[in-house]
Amino acid sequence: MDAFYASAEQAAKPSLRGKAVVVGGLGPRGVVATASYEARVLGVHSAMPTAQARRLAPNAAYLVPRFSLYRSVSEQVMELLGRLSPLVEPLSLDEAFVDLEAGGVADDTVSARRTGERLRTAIREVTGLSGSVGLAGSKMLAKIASEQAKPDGLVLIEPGTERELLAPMSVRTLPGVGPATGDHLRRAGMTTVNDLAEAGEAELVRLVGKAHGHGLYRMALGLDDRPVVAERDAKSVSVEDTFDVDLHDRVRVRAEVERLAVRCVERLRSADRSGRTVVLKVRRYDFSTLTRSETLRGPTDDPTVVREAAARLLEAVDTTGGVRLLGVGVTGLADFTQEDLFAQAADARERAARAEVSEKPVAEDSKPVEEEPESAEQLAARRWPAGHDVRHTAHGHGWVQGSGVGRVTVRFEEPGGPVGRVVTFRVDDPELSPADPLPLVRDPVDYSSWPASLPKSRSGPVSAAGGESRP
DNA sequence: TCTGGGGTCCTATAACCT
DNA sequence: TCTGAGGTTATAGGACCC
Repeated sequence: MDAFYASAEQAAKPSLRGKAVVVGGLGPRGVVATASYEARVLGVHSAMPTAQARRLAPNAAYLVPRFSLYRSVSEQVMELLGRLSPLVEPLSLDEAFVDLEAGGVADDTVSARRTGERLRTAIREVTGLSGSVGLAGSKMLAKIASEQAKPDGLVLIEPGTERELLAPMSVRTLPGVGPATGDHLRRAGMTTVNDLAEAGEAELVRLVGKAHGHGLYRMALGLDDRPVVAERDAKSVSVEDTFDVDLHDRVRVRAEVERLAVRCVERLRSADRSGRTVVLKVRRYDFSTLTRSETLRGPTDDPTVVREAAARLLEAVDTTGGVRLLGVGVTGLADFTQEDLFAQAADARERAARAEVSEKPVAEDSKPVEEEPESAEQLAARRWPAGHDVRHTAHGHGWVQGSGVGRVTVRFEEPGGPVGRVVTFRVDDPELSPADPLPLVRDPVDYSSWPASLPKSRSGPVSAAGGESRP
């Protein structure tokens, strides 16, 4: 999908169509998740600090992500993909690989192209948003093709042209080559894919390691036989928070770790999973990050067990100087839950007790958690997040344009409708209430029997509907 | 005003087992 | 009984992706 989050917001909010829209974290440490193409012209892009984006595009609309909306659109798109093939591999909410050969819908470049175009039409009619399609004989090339196809296009890589197409491209084009590997290769004098192919496998292995070097060499030759894999089980669950200002108070840090542990277990449980290894993540004031983990005797989904493990891990971490981010995760996931939670908890407590006698207690300034009294501004921002939907008893459906000084400003408009007008209310106006997002398309075309009459054939290309990439 | 939040995979090292 | 080789698991870190 093209500039997915931003496009969804533009579709949901008619007044934003054609405008610079930035979706991401809005706090002092937020980063941009997606910028609309109008904002990209101004130099705004994904992963950029929101503060920097505001300097580049002061008049853009700044919105927090609304994952429930994006998820529902994503499900519509994935449903369409599932009609093309049983082999659909989602990479994120807005991107997936589809094995058209396994679906029997494309057999040659002509039918692949036709299928891709029909898919793009279907996506537009069902979701109201544009998607781009890359068609090629492998996942790597399909992905590269989809990047080239954006926005709102389709690119097919003709069989036989792969190597000459890749040769002049930057090494950064290849999947798995990020900033670090890119720098590494550049220092070795390699900037293009052709440089990699000429360097040879042995040299690449020497430079970047066995697995990576081998894979890189094959990619450079255009070789990629990784299959499209449907339904992969998650291998870990984690939650993390970056704080607007660094945390210094140890007591507060402990309290945050407990909160995160509980949130992590909630997510774990809602996925019907349990996990055996608890991981604590700490990012310090200087952005250095460390993780500490503890493997339990068996998988658990007990909040107490995870909380206690996380707390133990924290005790071994020096947080003087301040903490920027805390995270708690669980890996080693299992589908079953440990029955004997009592023994698990008892075991944990016993270990904690052992640790206590063997260690000198750390001198602590044990002042109580000072609950920062939330300002009226913070309260308003939490109740009326920028961009979220609201309903007013008289004015109908709208969205929050902004809030401050005890007021909330709402624009009353709906997807597919005309640009609406703006009204300001008191934050505690009883006629105003939060609302769920409306569908982006009111009466979508019925695709329940799509695609009609498929040509049954073998040996066809793979396609990728491309997502967001970073500069 | 630098640098989110969710993940995956790979590597290195140490400990432990056979 | 000691030693060594080799495998597996736990742990920590880092690169990468969207």
